Amino acid sequence: MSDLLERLRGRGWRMTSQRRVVAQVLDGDHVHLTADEVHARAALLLPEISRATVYNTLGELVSLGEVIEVATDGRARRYDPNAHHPHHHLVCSTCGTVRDVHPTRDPLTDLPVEERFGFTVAAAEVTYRGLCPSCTRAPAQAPA
Amino acid sequence: MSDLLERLRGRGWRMTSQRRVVAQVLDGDHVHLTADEVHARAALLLPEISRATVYNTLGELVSLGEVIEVATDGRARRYDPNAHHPHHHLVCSTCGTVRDVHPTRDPLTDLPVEERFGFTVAAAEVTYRGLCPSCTRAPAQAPA
DNA sequence: TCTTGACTTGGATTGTGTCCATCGTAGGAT
DNA sequence: ATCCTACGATGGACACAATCCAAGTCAAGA
Ligand SMILES: [Mn+2]
Ligand SMILES: [Mn+2]
Ligand SMILES: [Zn+2]
Ligand SMILES: [Zn+2]
Repeated sequence: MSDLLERLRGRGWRMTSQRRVVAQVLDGDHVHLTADEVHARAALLLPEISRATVYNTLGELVSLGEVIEVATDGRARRYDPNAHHPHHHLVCSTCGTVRDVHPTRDPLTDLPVEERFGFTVAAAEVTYRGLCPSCTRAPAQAPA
Repeated sequence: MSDLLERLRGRGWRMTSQRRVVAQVLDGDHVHLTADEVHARAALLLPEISRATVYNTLGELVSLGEVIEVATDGRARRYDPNAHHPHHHLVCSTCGTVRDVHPTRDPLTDLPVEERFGFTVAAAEVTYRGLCPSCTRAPAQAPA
């Protein structure tokens, strides 16, 4: 994923230590961190990085399409660097853990025109809800 | 929907004017109000009702399964009394308008066992995103 | 009518995210 | 190598949704 840094440079990004560190934290797919989690991990590498910069950088990555914002009811938004492989999410109702899943069918094809009400429909996201293995056994546990 | 009041009485609810008014505001399906919108409309009927009571009552209705909470990223949660007819949502990315939609297929059937990772999957919600007719014409408009 | 615990209230508090004035610096120009 | 400057970083104030709490109120059974 270090080609992310290349792509960003190509887009005219000024390469700062803060941005490098945020990109590094998001490295490795299948991660779904909140902004504060990103900030905490980034601060291990660059202690004085500010919350505002993490928010700024995440927002920029989102509008560049490099990161996906995942809204999980009530809780803080999660940021998903796995933006180049379309997928959906399976969320544990108890602890909030998020997993990537790949249904066999695109729900967009199942929304008939007469159910679109004149909207220009751009995308469909599916959120599967349930209990993760450990919360199935022992309800009300700490997040993974 | 006034049988809602019956059902609640049956569940041992103390019937207060505040709860009656909140139920009345949620009457009529196909409504997706925020807690503050519910509060505003309730206050027309019962001027001194407090925000805290609206939140309490909505929360109780949600855990009784009489109302569905719809999370719309960034903005305030919306409360949906159409809880007895399964459906999904079409959200305008610009103004936040929400419409009920009924896809022809349940996405749960399209998540194979090997994509469930040991979760006990209970439900699937689809959020279709796009632009409503008026935002398609004139971007950045006031909510409906 | 009396009693009591469930309910309501407003204000304080928390959690998440945005805004902004100021300072610092990456990277092109020389 | 040094200089310039526009872009980026900073932290503290701010905004907003939602929750918490201690004190007062009242629905409904006895
Ligand atoms: Mn993901
Ligand atoms: Mn609905
Ligand atoms: Zn769990
Ligand atoms: Zn719209």
